[in-house]
Amino acid sequence: MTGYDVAKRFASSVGFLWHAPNSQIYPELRKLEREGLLESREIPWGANGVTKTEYTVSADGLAALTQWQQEPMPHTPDRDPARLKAAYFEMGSPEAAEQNLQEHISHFENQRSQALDEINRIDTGISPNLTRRLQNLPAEKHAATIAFKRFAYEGRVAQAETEINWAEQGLTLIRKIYGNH
Amino acid sequence: MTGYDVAKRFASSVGFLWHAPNSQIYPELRKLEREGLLESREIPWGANGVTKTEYTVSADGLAALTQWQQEPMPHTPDRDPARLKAAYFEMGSPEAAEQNLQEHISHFENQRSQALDEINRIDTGISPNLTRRLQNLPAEKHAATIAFKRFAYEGRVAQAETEINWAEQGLTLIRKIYGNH
DNA sequence: CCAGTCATGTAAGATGTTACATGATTCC
DNA sequence: GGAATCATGTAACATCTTACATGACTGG
Repeated sequence: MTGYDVAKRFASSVGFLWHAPNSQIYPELRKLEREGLLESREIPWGANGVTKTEYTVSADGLAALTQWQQEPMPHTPDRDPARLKAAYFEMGSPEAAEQNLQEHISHFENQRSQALDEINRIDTGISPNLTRRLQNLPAEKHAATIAFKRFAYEGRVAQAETEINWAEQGLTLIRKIYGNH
Repeated sequence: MTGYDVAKRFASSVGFLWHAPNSQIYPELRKLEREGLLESREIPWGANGVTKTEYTVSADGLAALTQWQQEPMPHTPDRDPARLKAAYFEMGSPEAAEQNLQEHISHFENQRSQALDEINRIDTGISPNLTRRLQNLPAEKHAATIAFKRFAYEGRVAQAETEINWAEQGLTLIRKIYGNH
């Protein structure tokens, strides 16, 4: 893949699980190559001798990925802006609190439907990311690969629904506290 | 509060919603003072003329907090390491995937019980953070303040339970895919 | 007098964000 | 010929992590 291809993936599919802007992607690709996890080659692009850089995962890179799967997950320290803000809702107006929760809901409704769309693409076999991945894998690994990918996005759906639910309880709470202003 | 007091809070109560190490707290307090959001004064500590720095929120600081509540929440870009890893479980061994999920479960069981403990401290009125906060507020704001704080931690409980549930479904899935190895 | 708590940081480096920037190719 | 897409970055800054550091005070 070229940096541009990577960027495109981050703008969809994988992008729902992990985000990265261009300004990180290109330097990171060069860094991973320096570390021997990627290999690059220049391939022609167009007819004027212009080239683009195509990266491939090296054997070391693949080993690093397997290694990553064997390692326990480093749980990052807690940063929960939504809960932090909610804990101090009394500092602002009832309207502000209400609007915050409304936005929380629509944000996670989006998240939810994105995840559901992705699940749909997985089920119908039209996820470009997944079909490409399956081509590089033996047939007996296909079922697991599909199942895990689906499982990940199911997690996103569940999270989104929890968030929506929480925010709705919050709206009820606000009305109970301040009445129907 | 002194920097040390702030650090202690981040190590408990608020710390469940937002984390900050010492190396961030002290510089940040100085920065907020430069910006006029905090005021500081030196108060004696012990009998040898040693002082410590006590910070107070200024009028501007309070205004900024209110302002923060009026602003919409900036939703940070997606970074979901747990789902990302799960989406590529087939790269590692079944055992690794299983262990990852087990750890996920125990991590969030901890989170859950911390949040429940905090809810309990709120309900029984023994949360030092909350009682101190209530002293600076008129009585008619107490109910809302308590309710919102509780609401925040309820959100944490709901999140934790969603995570536990998701991971348990994952364990079932792994057994279905690989059998009971 | 010694352990535990209170108090306050620095330094180096990694990571991430925001804004700015440019040019080639392809397809209609 | 022009719009959409492909391609690739730089610069400045903010944020965050990890590791290292030090010393005073308090209570038993």
